[in-house]
Amino acid sequence: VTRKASIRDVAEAAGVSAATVSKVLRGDPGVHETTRDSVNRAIRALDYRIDPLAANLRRGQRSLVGVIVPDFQNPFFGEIVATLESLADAEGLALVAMSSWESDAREAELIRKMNDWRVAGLVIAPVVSGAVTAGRLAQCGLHATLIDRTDGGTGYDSISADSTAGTAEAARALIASGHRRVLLVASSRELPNMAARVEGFLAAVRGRIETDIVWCGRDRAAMGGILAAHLDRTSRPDALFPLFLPGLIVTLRELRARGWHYPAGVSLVCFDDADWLAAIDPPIDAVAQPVRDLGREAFRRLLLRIRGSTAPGESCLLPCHFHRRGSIAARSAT
Amino acid sequence: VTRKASIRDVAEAAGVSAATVSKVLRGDPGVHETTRDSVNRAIRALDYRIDPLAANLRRGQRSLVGVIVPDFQNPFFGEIVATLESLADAEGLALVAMSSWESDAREAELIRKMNDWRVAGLVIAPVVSGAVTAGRLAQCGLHATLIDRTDGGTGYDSISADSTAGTAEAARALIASGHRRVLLVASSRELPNMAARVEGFLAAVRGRIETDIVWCGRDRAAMGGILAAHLDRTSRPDALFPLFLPGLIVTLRELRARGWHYPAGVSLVCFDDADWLAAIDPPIDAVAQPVRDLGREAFRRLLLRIRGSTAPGESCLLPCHFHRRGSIAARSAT
DNA sequence: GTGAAAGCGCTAACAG
DNA sequence: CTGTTAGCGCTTTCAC
Repeated sequence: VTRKASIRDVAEAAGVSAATVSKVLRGDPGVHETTRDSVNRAIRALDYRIDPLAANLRRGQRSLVGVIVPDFQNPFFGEIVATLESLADAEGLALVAMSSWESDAREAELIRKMNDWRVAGLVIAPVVSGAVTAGRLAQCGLHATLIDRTDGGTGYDSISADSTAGTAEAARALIASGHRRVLLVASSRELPNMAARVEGFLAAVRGRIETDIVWCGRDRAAMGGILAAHLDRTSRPDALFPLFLPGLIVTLRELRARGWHYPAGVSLVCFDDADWLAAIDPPIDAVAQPVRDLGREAFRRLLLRIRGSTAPGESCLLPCHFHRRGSIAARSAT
Repeated sequence: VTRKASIRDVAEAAGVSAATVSKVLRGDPGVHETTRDSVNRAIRALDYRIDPLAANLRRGQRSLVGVIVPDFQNPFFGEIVATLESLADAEGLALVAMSSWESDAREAELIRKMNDWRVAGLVIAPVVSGAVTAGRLAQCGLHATLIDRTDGGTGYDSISADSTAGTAEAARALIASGHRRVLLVASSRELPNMAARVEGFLAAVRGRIETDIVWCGRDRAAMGGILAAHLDRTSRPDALFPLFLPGLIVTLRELRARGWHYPAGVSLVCFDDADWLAAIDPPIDAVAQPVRDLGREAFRRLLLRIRGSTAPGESCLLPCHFHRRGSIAARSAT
């Protein structure tokens, strides 16, 4: 295997200087057509490929975009990354994806690391809330857009699903079908999006449904026990509403453990969607987040920042879609 | 926002030369303790962080490793990426993740792109098979290990789950519980791992179960129709065995559409596992791949290559684990 | 239009 | 032990 061709090799082969090759490479108009052709021929002949790292070193700007999500295994974030990747690709940018493992300390470290890599910008789903993440971003002077777990007023653009409206829609469905007691299965109180989901529900319900909330935390291993304990010491609700996908998993486990069946014995609806919710029997109603739109909008705004926009940071809420699949059954008024 | 501190700023602040700072940075022993201290103080004072790109440019070696998977949204690959990321991180390497979107052409492009980025090495799950991917890798002279969809003999290390043994185990369970006709729901004949799963089953069964196979392809939108058409024109099997997760999804849809129930009417077992298989009711038996081990082993071997190993490429099969959950019911002998 | 020279931030080779 | 010099692969300025 021979050494990779460098710009100098191309220059030599084309009988011009490296500077001229560089101009051709970047599409600089000030190059004679004849010269351009012979350079292009040399490039092809040597199978030359530019080194983007070296190029950007001198240029100062970077062709790298970063994304930080709390968890790669969560399909929600998987789809976010997939979306960003194809968008970045279309712009000729490479995407560096890292996961904060739901750890605040690691998030801080990753932001610094992304900065070391001189990424042009960053799309980040904060581990906790936008405020603390924004502080770290500002310290680095990094372009960024916040996504998913955001709470506005950070100076950065932030994109999330309209959780409030989403849960409200589910709430109305539960009210309409005569439910009296529902249990919200939530993760952590600290997460602004989780808080928004809860509040959206409560606001829509306004006391017409007795609403209980169990905060199960973010540790998957512990969630099941917390939910079980809660169900043990309260009376049986007529609907269960997990506000996040792992919460649905533990909820289903508990249903089975207790021999409860949905929708007959208890209604079920979930915030967040996945393909299997529609495939199993009975299928499960879900409030689906506009995942791809979230990714697209986040990237669009990041690009504007990279291109120099200095408009004040805006919060943007994208509408959810409620999929009715029959896991909310009509309850007769007691 | 002030310009980032460079190594020269640190040198100046510490009253030494840039070369000395560089030595301190890299932990070169040939630096006086006093000097080292003052350099470190300056680093801290200026909040200096080294630019890994510039460093590696000169050094020639790279601190980037790449991973290419066919699909980020598949939780299997999500977990692979997550595993690699934490391993790379521990080695001080950054991970660049890209997805080939199940497209052969894009895979070719991505390999070239990874090469442009001068990654130290690449973990790649081929879109089709190891052979064609290996050719492209060789052309770039890239260190790499193949994962998941591999077929050995490529000159590269390749790591996959022992699909043959995995499906064989499921086959024995089906035989033991008296099944006579099973339908294997497979994706694409071209994929070596899929072929191995089918063959493993057939070999274990050796005619004791009448085995039908439907190749549903890799296009999620089309799979359902293909399976439905197949079920329409064949007699009802007493067990269904999807060999990949999206195959299970469409299988479940068909079961519901036809009013078939598992395990009573038909047994069900899946190759590949996910948390929800154990949570739903009834839970579904699954052959789980050792995902994290696959990732770990792939990375370990890649590291050896990067460190200079020139041993001939090896294939490595890691054992699957069969989770019995009761979705295979006993059939009375007819 | 083109090329020589300088330099991006860092490391390597070698003198002192 | 430390600094000087050269240079990684590319871009940029500015003469010509």
